[in-house]
Amino acid sequence: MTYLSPVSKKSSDHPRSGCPVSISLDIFGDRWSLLIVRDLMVRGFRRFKDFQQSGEGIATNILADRLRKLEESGILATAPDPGDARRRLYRLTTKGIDLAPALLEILVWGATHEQTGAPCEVISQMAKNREAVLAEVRRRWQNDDPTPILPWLGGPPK
Amino acid sequence: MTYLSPVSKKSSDHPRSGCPVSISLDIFGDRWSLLIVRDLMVRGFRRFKDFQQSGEGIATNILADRLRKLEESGILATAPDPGDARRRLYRLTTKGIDLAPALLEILVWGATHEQTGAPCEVISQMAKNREAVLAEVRRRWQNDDPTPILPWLGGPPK
DNA sequence: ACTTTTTACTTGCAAATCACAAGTAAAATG
DNA sequence: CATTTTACTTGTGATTTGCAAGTAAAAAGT
Repeated sequence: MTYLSPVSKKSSDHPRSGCPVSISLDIFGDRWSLLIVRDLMVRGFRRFKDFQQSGEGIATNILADRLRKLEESGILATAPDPGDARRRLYRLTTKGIDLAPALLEILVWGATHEQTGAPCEVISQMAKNREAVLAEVRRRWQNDDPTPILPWLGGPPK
Repeated sequence: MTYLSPVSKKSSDHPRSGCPVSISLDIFGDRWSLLIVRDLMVRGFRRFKDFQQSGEGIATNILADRLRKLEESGILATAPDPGDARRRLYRLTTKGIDLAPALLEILVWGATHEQTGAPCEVISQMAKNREAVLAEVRRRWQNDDPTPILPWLGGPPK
């Protein structure tokens, strides 16, 4: 009788090229991961329930799985809520906030080429002021400012 | 006996928010689509077999499926090879080449935060010269120039 | 104190998607 | 005209997903 070790078929087993794009997609190349990052980044979401009710219709088992994988890959970190021990708070790490440029370009592409719910005016302002938008996203992250960024359009208010 | 129409569960059926990021991820939010776009964009791949042998290990049924979906969503277009009727040639559309900024940011993120096979020097040059790199990618696309872009580093040669 | 509610999950299951191997049709090559 | 090449398709089992339901711990209500 032979024993065959249970050949685990985790996604990390697949042979991949060393290309950074390939490695990145191994981490967040799915339908949900970047939506969670987006919600953390620009909507100020911090709790499990926020993501669950984000309007994207993610199932709770998938959400829990993605939060765990994003934490494992160092994109976000969790901590218990000091004010309510039932809750866990999710925050982007530096590695996570560094996804802002990629997310912004994906946003601009989608708004440019697909019918989306985003007002064209807002998008073209964001596309024109990429650096300012990214600076504001980073500022909010550093200050732990959960205010959604959407009212902030196309340049710092004077 | 009641007949229930077979409720098709295509991914397009899922309820989604109108966010451009969400709609974009519905189109290319998987492990393979952006790798195909990358190969068309910077490696000059044109044929089925090129993608198959790209080193990422994509199965032929998945490759065929992704090429079809990318064509359906207008990111690439196919035509028979004028010189060999067995072949079909795949090319990016304008919509496809417009993914270049997103792809570049994903590349920079991956190279910055993960152990990849990309030399750091090359990546930092690309990150510093984003606009020049993107201009060169677009130039090659317009000229139908399939030369891989990798030897071209960090700025136009003088 | 105790019942109810909230929160962040886990579990079970059917359906969809995936990876892998093999097969096929059409066209080119020898 | 037999062989090879190309771009796929098909079959099969494994993995992942979507959906509904359940659960444990903590908070809130009475």
